Amino acid sequence: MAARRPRERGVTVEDVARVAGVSRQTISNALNAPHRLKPETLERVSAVIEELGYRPDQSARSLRSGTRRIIAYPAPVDDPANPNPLMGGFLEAVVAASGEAGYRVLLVRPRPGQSQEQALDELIAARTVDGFLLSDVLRDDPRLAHLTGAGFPFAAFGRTGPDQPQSWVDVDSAQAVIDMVGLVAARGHRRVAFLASSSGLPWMDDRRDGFLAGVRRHGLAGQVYSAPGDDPGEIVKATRALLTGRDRPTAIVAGGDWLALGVYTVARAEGLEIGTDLAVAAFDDLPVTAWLQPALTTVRLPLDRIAKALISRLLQIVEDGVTPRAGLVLPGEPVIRPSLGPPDAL
Amino acid sequence: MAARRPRERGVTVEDVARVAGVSRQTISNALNAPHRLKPETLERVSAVIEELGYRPDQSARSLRSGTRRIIAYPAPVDDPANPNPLMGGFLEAVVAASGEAGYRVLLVRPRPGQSQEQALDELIAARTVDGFLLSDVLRDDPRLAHLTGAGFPFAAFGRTGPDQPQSWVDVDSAQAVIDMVGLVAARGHRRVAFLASSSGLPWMDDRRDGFLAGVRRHGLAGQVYSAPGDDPGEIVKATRALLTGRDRPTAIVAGGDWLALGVYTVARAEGLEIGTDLAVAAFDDLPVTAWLQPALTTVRLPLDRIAKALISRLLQIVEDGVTPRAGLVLPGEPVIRPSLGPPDAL
DNA sequence: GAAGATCGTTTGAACGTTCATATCCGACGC
DNA sequence: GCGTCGGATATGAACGTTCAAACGATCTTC
Repeated sequence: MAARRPRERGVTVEDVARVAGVSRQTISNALNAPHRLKPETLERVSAVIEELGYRPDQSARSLRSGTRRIIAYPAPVDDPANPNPLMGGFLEAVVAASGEAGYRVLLVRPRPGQSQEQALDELIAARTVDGFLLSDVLRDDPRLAHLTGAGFPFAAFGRTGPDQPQSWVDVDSAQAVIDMVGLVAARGHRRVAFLASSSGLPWMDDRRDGFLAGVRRHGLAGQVYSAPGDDPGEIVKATRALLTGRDRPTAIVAGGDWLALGVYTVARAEGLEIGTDLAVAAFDDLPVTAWLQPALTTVRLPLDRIAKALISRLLQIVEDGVTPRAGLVLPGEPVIRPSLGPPDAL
Repeated sequence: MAARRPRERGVTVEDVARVAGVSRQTISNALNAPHRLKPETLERVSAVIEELGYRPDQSARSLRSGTRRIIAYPAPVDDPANPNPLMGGFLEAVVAASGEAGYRVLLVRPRPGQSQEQALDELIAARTVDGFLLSDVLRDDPRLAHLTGAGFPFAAFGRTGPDQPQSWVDVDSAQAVIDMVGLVAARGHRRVAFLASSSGLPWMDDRRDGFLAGVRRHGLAGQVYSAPGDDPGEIVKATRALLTGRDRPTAIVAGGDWLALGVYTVARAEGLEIGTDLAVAAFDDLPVTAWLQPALTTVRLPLDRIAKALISRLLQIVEDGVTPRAGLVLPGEPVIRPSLGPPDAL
């Protein structure tokens, strides 16, 4: 085993100060409070900084200032049977949004045998991060309670409890589905079904509630079917029951694009033509659906806006100590495609 | 704007030392070199550490010791038209593997207007991370040259150049495709085609080369078709040309599951039954393919093993200064499913 | 023209840890 | 009984930065 190679020493503030002929603190100010410097000094110092390629040592800066410029994102455990659409697009958006604010994203997950809360505590106690960004927030999510108890900054994609910081952002799933049901009703459909998967997930519940509100408002006959799980077999089974029973619905609103894949599969097997025999709408706008024929009507999550809002709220807590007074609800973006059928379908 | 809230002071090494009735260094040793303590001291100290919930401040530790316990992973830019299968599974595996080694993963990406190399330099200069984990490595990837030039530790999923550290891990794509062609040949197929997408990507080239080697070895008639891009329209167009031309192949090896989706789409439109009229094999084992009927034969990437090997190699460089003498090639795992047809197909 | 206010810059200290070295203490050899 | 060794613990210094306060110079004010 070779020896650990010698510690490479980088450019320090002293080096820059010496070359620029000013003091340490002036260098520090040039970076952190440039308005305090005389313009000509700033220019000279900046040139030297640039020339030497100086960047403040992140550890030293953190140690002294108490700010880490790092946000932790507990990665949701990705079930291969139900790939989380967020994992791709949302994470991207979060990294981009925090990058623009000068923060970086630390991806964390509990070690084997460690609870979620313990993992959070470890990061808090070691003062590794400034705050947490949570997604896939459940009702009464223990992580929220834990962070609230610890008084540690966080922002959540998904609603928090009434006695918790309202630093959340969520999509108005219910309204989006209500609107979708409206479009379905406008196309003359009377018997409509909602296809859900493993319930208990707040967003699925919201979407289902939106459906129920929608059918009530439009006076439609609406039924809810739930697949017991997320894998294709179970979804197909539930969908088949839905499409082969008595009073087959003429339109299906799926709780997610993943479920819509099941509808396409069963419809094809049953000889039903989507867009004419059966209107289909879903939620999420997963990239895979680009393959579906006819193209799937769905609701796109404004992931960029969500990420920006979350980061903005989190940093307001971290940097200014200001906790938002209310959550932020963003609209889903309906994407109308042929699966819904033409406006004058029936 | 409310005032920044008062700096919360955590438990420090001094606090623990006072309570345990020993010195600072003994606490430090209890965590970093427990063998140096008398067993009874260790036990007593550990109890106090536990009781007070002490964790060394990460910044202070890093500043003094020079090790950050953070690995940077430049997130590949995810093209929605071609969702990167790695983004999900690979990232997960990387986080898990580095977590077990006591490291965390920092997700980075260039700020707008910043080059990839500049983003790396920033992290190096600010001493934010101990090393880099790269994926989606291109031939002559500028990041490799840059890190090699800087002498900074990295490990790469994908081969590096001959004059660069051999700290890479890769999948033996060529061999996996050769084997797949062998299976196809064993089923009696003589006219076989390879479906590729936008070339220039090393893994796609490897897979194509494997195909060519396979058809040569088995004396088959093999042709290569390339879709100009990765979006469904282009893939479908290329696939249709392939399946409607003269001397239609009886088997298709796709360079990726994403491309196989096109084959299924076109085959259905053309009335070809997959598994009987047409054998199909692909690569990647994406979760979506669980929906395909008949199930898709493919090659699974051993993401867990890859991630473990990469982390292990990277940490050997970081911690011991040992650079691997040669790259590591791992086999792909063939997953035989009905799309290939029965063993005695033709 | 002296006292104060303002601006730009410098200085000493502190953040919390680990490194390098020193000290203590009992065991051992002769 | 004295020196030596070695294991266990303690002490001073250092990592590189920013904070808090001080400083000197210039500008106001009456």
